[in-house]
Amino acid sequence: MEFKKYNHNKEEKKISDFWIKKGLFKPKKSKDNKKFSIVIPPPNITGRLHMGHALNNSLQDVLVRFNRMRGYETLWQPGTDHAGIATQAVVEKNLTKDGIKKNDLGREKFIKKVWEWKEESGGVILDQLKKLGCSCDWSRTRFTMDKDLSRAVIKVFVDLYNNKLIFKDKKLVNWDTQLQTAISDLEVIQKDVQSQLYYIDYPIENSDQKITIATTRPETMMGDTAVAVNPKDKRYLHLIGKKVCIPIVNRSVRIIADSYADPEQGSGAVKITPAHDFNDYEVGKRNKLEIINIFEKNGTINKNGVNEFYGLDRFEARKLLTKKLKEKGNLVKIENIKNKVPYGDRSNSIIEPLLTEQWFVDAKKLSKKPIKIVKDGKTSFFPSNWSKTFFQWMNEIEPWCISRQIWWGHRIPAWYDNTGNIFVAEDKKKATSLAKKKNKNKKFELRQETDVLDTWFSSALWPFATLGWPEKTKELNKFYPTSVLVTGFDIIFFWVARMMMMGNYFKKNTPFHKVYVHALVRDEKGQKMSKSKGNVIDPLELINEYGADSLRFTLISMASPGRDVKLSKDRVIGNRNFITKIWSAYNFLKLNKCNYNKKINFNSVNLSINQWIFSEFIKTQKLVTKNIEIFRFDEAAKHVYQFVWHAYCDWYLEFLKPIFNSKNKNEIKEAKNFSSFMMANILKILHPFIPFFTENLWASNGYKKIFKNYLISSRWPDYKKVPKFTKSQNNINDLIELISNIRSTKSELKITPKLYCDIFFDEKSGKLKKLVNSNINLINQVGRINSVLKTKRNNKNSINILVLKEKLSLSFDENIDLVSQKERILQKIELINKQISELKIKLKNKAFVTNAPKEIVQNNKNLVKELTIEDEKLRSIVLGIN
RNA sequence: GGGUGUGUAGUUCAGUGGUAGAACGCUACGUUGACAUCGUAGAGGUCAUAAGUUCAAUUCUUAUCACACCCA
Repeated sequence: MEFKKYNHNKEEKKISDFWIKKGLFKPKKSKDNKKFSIVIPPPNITGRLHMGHALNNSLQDVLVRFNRMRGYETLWQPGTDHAGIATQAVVEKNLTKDGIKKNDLGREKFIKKVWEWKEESGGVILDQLKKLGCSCDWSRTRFTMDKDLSRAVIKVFVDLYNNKLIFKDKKLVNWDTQLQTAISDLEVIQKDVQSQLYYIDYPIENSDQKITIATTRPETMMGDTAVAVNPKDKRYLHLIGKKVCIPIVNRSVRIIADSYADPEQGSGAVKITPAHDFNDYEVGKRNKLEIINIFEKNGTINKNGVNEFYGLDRFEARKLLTKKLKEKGNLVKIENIKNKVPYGDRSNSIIEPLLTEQWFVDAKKLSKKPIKIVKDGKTSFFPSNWSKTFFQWMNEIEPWCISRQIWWGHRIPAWYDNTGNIFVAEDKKKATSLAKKKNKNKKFELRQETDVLDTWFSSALWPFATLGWPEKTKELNKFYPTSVLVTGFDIIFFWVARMMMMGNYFKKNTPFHKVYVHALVRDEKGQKMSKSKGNVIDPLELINEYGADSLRFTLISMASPGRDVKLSKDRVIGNRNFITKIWSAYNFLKLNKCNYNKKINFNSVNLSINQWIFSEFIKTQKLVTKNIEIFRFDEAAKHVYQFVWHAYCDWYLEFLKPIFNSKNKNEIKEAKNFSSFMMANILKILHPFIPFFTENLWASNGYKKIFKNYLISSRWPDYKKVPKFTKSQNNINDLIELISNIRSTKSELKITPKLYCDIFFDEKSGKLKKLVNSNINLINQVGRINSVLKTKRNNKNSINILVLKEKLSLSFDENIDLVSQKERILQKIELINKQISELKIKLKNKAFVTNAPKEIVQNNKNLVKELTIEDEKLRSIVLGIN
């Protein structure tokens, strides 16, 4: 009889719709008031599911389904963030296709367009997460630009401003000349590049001497306001205080002494451009230097530069300036060097330090509490090493630049009057009343700040804003702080740290008790997946081809702590095979009409194989539970896999066959009921890993009737050990060893496995004899034993083997190669003797006997005894072979 | 330059102060109405290198080498 193949595409869709329709992802009140909550790391609204998401969300779903089944009131809060810069760029690009420019449209109309885009094609990723099986409460989906979340953002801004934790300042910031906005330090990527180091002579005034400076950015000479040398650098001591003339620019600046100048670097003398370099800015502050900004916001030279360079792009200006310097003879040499250049992570253009007015969060102050929280273990990282990374960054945190010169995002709730006074308030009305106070009877007009907030500013509020804050909602009360945050290490700074700052400030409590940090998903060679390398594996393709369950199981079982996931298609195929294996086991049960229709009373379970498989299951259940609890998803997956394939399928189902073939109606009845009961438990324990497949089988098997629940809402197995089962557990394990031994002997002798043999026990093999006699029906079929001989058959076709340290004689109906068997046994004897002599040497060592734990010494002694017996028996077997 | 992590079977990875494990791959052979997306058996390891601590080190310590990542 052939069975239908499992069609994951069809079934997964069906099950997914069903769960949602029935509302099974929603939190369900627990009897003992236990709660479990996770907020999803909100994917970017423009995003598409990639392998990182797949891993991240598979792990969260394991935790969520596991805890839901354990009876916790479980919330997995989903949503997306508005991704200011990325979304604006997408919509802008679309408009360009239609020949529309953002600026022609104006701010309001443009934002309308963004919303239209969002409604039409934003948030595709949420549907993709559903395909992956994520059991978020989708009815609670939130978006960082939603009204209520926006209200939270505004409230937070106003509160922080009023408490002087947000301030406006004119500072050097990282300026993206392409996007024309400031970005935060974290959004700048330092890249290794090949650069040129230009050595340029600056003539010293009223002298024919000159000083050579070295720079990678000659065009910034136009903004130089000093030349610095190290006060300890003897070469230049006599020049300190003198003036030099910047070539081409023809401005006179001082030579100053500042330890920033590194005698080892370049010529030891550096030009100082406070407006365009973070280090120079500090030098400028120390030495009270003038700050000359020479760039427009798009990176072209402004009017402060040399006339003929006005309007030139910074890189054009560099070329022209170099040419001019060469002509005038000021260029000494150009050296090829490697250095780091800052790039914007969104635009991939070179970042320009630029002096502008921006809004900042005083991160230093906000970081104090989170640092303490982690130190005190109120929030702990898994693996724990990540707390080091966290501390390193938090301890040296700089003010966080939160204003962005773009349109899409939360507009900063600050208003300016005609004289530049700032009023920060929830809305214009409140700002107006503030302004009235300030301006007394004077007339004024208010205009709102045009900048918007960094997207991460709103994401930082995610754990409480999504639960309804600032309203005192039931959900907030119930699910904050959340139980665990599951995230990648790449956003510990961007997101985790900032959530902790905001959560601890506004909710006076940590946003999550635990942070589980998973690794990156790489390709099979360990390379980062990237479009440019062309090694990206699309999770959706894998889902289509092998099913979401296969992909999930693969990712989960590879999520070892502190190690990257190297994904290959073969692994997914392997796990698809695992699912097929369960599918065929299920078909076997169906074929034999195994139905779980009567609750199990463990006291009346008599079949040793049932007692055995149940005991093995309890071991597995414990291991899986424990490992999920400590985030060892890989170990948990491994244990289920082992149990299902190698205990339930390989042995248990095989042992069932002789029972089904027997005439014992009671045994058959028990076996049918119990095998199905075990299958139900397998489905339960596998559910967090492969939810679709298991829920589907659960339905087909009609388990809902007897468990009175869908699988997703059923109870996680928590069976207690049945002491009287232990004997059977040991017996069957021995039986398995016996059968394995017979099989491998046959294989060694090149005897076809199909062949049955007779067995005979040595008079000393009492344990073995008892074992076989009490399980004769099992061993006959599974071990392919014909009969147990009363008397030993002394022919050329008999062979002695050692099983469970007892002698057993196998007798075949065909000629066997005893000589090669003799060889093998002799090899084994040699190995055993080597072991014995090693152990004996050890035991003669007084230091070992006195220092090692008694148990170890005793174990070694026992081992010597056992090995000696084995050795003797093997020798007697060899003697028997002629 | 500072920091973190990783080196264990052909590959991907678990693991352990006291006899080295899994999955996949590989080799040989295919028996019984679950399963060839399978079964049975098997081969395969100086646990990166060196020194130290210890009765005992793959495991702990230190150094070195290699690789990866983060920060400046």
